[in-house]
Amino acid sequence: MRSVTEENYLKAIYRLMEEHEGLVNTNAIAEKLELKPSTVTDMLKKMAQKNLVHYSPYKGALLTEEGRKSALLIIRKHRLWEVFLVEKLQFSWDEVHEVAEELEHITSGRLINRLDEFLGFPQIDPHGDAIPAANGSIRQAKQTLLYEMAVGSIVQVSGVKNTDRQFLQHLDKLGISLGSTITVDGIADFDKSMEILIEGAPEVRISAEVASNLLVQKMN
Amino acid sequence: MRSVTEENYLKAIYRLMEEHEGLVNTNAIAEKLELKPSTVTDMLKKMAQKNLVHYSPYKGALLTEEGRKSALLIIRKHRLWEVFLVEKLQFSWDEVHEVAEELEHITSGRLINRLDEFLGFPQIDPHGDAIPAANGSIRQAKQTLLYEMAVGSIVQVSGVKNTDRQFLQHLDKLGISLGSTITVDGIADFDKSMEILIEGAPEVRISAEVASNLLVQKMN
DNA sequence: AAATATTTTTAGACAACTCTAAATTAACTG
DNA sequence: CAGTTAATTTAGAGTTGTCTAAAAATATTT
Repeated sequence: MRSVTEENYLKAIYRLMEEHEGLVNTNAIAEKLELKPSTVTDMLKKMAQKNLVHYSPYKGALLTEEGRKSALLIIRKHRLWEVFLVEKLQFSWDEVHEVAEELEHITSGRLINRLDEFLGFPQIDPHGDAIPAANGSIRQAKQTLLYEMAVGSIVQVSGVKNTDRQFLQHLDKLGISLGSTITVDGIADFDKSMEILIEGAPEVRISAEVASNLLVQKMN
Repeated sequence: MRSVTEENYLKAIYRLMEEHEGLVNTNAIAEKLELKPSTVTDMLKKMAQKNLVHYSPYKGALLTEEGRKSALLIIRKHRLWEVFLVEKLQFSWDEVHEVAEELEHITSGRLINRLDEFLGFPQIDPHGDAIPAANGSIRQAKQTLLYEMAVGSIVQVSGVKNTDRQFLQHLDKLGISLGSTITVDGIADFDKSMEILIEGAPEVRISAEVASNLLVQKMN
């Protein structure tokens, strides 16, 4: 049985592997988990012994196949619980993360599969992230940052890169949610802020900061 | 924040206080939690310092008012999750306990109150036990053991004293569930086994063992 | 390439929770 | 009530996961 601690390491390493190619370094893990690097070194050695990570001292770590499977299962649980919280318990998308951080460590496999069924086998969580299947497969739709889009583009919001409460609440205030259709009407040379139209509502201006945290898909 | 360990001690002590009046002894706690008595002694000292229990060495322990409140909150969570598992995820009543043992430690107060609402503010869990209210109040309906009833009594099953998987599955096999109406048709002098009628089904015989683990309410 | 800076690891320690073995206190028994 | 038994506590130790401070390895800069 994996400890909650191990599960958190697995998840962190998985996320870091997604972010950049190649080995994940000790400091990055330490930062993500808010731990000291020396603590992480210790843990990596233990996890290497358990065959959860490949670890080369001074170089970095990678998940083994077993580690990757475990990480995906945790992410599956996390995202399914988020869907539950939003759809069934009326939580808003900025409130679910912390609670799901706890729920994801509940071990029962039966529970999570029944929950999946109860929710109607959702494909994405409230932030637009794909939910891994029970067998560990995950379909990653290619997404672009709104920031990369040219004037005139029409896109659909498919996810957020940042899930901090503050950012999500800001999106709510702007009237942007998952699935919103956005037309890019202008980009300021000065600060790259964007004038956008959100489904016929009055035009608003968003900062480059916002645009570079919004994942979108081009509409045909 | 209370640790999972502390929460388990609180719950165990609460249960033991319900079972017999007066001080709860170290050995009883150790047995319930499957720990060694020396471990329990250590923990009781720590919990006394945190004002969760009153503890007199060599005598025993009692919950403080604060400890009692915490214990009731944990029990509230446990029972609400059990209802969720049975009503929404189609678990059977013998499967829910272990999973609820994990879920009861999820901290979010918001979560549990919304879950309560989602479930329609249930009053009892799948084993007939009362669910404490958010403010910590618990209404304990007076219940009797079927074992105590005389021939000719007509009663309604209101709970089980034992929630082990084996016992619950045996009840399923006998056709006994929460709310079943039972008529006591005979009691054998030899072994106190009972002949009973369950809602018009053919008469069955149950052992004293079964009868002394079934909580019932007399019908008028 | 040598010097400096950064990253990572090692060494030693601590808190929480558990154990075994031995000592102590309380309870029972003849 | 003295002796024995049972319950409880104390003492010392182990595991997991964390830390700080110092040492070692790697990377960067001039």
